[in-house]
Amino acid sequence: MTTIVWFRQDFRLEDNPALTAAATKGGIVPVFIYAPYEEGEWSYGGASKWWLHHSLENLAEEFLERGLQLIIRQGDTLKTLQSLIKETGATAVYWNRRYEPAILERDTHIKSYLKDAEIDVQSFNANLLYEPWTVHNKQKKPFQVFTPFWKHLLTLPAPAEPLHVPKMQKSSQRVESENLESLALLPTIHWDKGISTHWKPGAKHAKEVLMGFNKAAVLVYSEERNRPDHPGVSHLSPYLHFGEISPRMIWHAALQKHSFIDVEPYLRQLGWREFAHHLLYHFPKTPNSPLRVDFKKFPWMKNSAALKAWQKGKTGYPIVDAGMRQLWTTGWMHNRVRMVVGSFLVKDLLINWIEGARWFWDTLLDADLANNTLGWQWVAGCGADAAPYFRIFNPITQGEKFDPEGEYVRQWVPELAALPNEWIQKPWEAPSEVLRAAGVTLGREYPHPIVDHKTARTKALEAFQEVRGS
DNA sequence: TGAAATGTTGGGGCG
DNA sequence: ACGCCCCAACATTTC
Repeated sequence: MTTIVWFRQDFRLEDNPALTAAATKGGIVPVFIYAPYEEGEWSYGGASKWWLHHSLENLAEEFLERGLQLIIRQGDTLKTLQSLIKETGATAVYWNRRYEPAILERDTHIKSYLKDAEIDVQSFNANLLYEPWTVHNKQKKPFQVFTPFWKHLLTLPAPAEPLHVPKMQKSSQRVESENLESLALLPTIHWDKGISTHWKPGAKHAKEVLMGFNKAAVLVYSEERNRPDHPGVSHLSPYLHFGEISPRMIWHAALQKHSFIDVEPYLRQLGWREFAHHLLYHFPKTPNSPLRVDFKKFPWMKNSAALKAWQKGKTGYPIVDAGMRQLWTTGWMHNRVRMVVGSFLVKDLLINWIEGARWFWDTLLDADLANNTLGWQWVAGCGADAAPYFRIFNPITQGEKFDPEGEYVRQWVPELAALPNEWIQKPWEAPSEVLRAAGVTLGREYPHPIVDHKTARTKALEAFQEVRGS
């Protein structure tokens, strides 16, 4: 018998429950169907499309090495699956679950439709340590605070061991695949140069990155994670988003080599990822509206000039601009800096966090609806377990603390490279002869700060206090 | 996973 | 030697 394995965001052969289940039953037809309009309002951003292209390329190659062909199609998913069932004589369709609201709705529909047609339809958990509907507090309610959520996860049975790559048999029916290029996922203007020099998509590379990180860096993660000028984070987020590696693989790799206590700070980050997915599942409206309803009337500023300056990395605050340019150039930003630029957008510029979420969505290779939503609602203070309204990052202090030698700023804001450490996080305070010696004229090579942080902070406190008080 | 404002303490300069 | 002041360093409170 033949089973269609519908790939969506699980581009790996290892620890892939749908694939393994299908492989034990007979021939398989691995399929990817490109249907961007079915993703709803949060369809693939530009950077995500780039990764998706290369991810599919890699997956197709891994199948080819084993004598199988990844079938690529585009168009209405249900119709495509029905057509493939006809073409191949398949009697089953298996896939791994996704948790975005629009996707859950679509998949439920597809499942019931195919079941009515007597197809064996099964979905599996490949992308989370625990399913959202299985985790709740004593009142049977979803957790809304991270720490009790995390403590609770640690009382549950350990996540399942990752599955090996199954022995696979191709189906006897040959079916046509569209050309990967026909999906037009790559940019027509060549803005992806920086991205390709920094990233190698694909499950094989994911595993190399994991092994490299797990060797030693994972042990000093709690210190190094805050240093954008150091290489101390895992860089696994895009691989995780596209399912080129699974959280179970990361979890067990860490614990196989190290003690729990030594890797807890890193595993806790997988906990945040779980938390984000659980929140998205239980509060499906949060990508577009604040979880805390009192924030709906927050007096956000419409300021397209300031938004643009933020997006382009021209705010005049070096750590903010460095982060935004790293994002634009490489499709990724260090998490410490994500918090700093997020706080700056929301609290210094008083621009709606949704604008930030949208920009990140388009530019991040790891753009993930659950994580992105959690992050932005956290920084804006309107989400679950969010930063309190008065927590406002000082971009100068953050720069001095976490980029003390200014290396991160020098890398991404090269026009400031010649400034001494003392002034590199606050060039507008540098004596004019220092600026001159460094070849910097504010307003020419590098902008004046678009807001005064001290004033902006006071204004933010007033605005946020108003929301809070009512 | 914050930072500023305010409070407290103690050493040192100085009359 | 003493009281007084200044202020850095640290602690606590507040936003």
